[in-house]
Amino acid sequence: MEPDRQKFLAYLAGQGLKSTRQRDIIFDAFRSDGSHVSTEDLYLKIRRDHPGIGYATVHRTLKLFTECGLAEERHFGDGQVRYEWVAGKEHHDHLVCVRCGAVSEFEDEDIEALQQRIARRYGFTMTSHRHELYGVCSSCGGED
Amino acid sequence: MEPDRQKFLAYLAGQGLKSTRQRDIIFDAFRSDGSHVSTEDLYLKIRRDHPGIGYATVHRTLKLFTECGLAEERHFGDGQVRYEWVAGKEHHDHLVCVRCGAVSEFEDEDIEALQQRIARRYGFTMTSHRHELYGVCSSCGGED
DNA sequence: TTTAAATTGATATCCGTTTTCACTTTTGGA
DNA sequence: TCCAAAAGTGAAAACGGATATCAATTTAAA
Repeated sequence: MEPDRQKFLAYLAGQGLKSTRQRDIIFDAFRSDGSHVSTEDLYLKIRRDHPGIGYATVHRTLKLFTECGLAEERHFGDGQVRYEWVAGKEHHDHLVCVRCGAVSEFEDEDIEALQQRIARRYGFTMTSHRHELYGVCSSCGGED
Repeated sequence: MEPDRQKFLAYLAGQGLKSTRQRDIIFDAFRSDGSHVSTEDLYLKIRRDHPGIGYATVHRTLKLFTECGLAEERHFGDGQVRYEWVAGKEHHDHLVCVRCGAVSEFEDEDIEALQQRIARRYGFTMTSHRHELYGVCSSCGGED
């Protein structure tokens, strides 16, 4: 079995939670497109093939993915939480196009190191960070 | 007259808006403590001395401060918008203590430069960015 | 002063998130 | 296999912060 699915099942078992048909379906749908989707996005996508699955279940399952570390919540400032499948991906930050909403990912070791230095300077034990660049992407005419 | 107040009055005038007693009061209250306060925070503070001023007016006035550049909105992920008085301050980013909620400010030219380089690499015309470090501050036992 | 236009404050509405609850499904033991 | 306990589900309600509404009030220019 794929390690990601295994991780999820292990988390469920460890918490005394159950494996269900709905969770399997949501797992597959989210893994196949876990690129910064909102609960609504995923719900609508799943509904096409599985009209019986409710919004609340999608919501709760995305929370589960987050709790077990397969997914992370993203807040890009439009008042909607987005979920990103992060299993098997390196840490990264985001570029968000303010016109079309496209999200790209970047990583930069130098910035990470500088962040740590700053946290240390302020006596912080850094647990996480958020770093987003907003602008106009090249296809939206970033050159104009 | 202080230049900040002048800037506000000039903005009002330019937009065909009026100067009112409430706006003056909110201006003073916010300027005297414009450190990452929510609308609720400021409303409650103002209400102590001016019980007649409503939440909606505080909300609208904070929006005005933001529009004219005296304030900026901050989103630290707790689902509440915070406003910060930025007039006369250098650009900076934030460290947020996940235990006590304290917010410190930092600035780092090297990180700014690296950001620009990344945006350029992706063909983005960067318009803004958000950079927050989350962790445990020294008074909350960041050393433990 | 007069008057048109903007403002105010209480309240209603919006909208994404989260909870509730009656019914269903899963799971492990008999 | 069957049963019972516990968790899950989905529809709908509740929630919470942000925003809009609207009648009454205030401002400011003539």
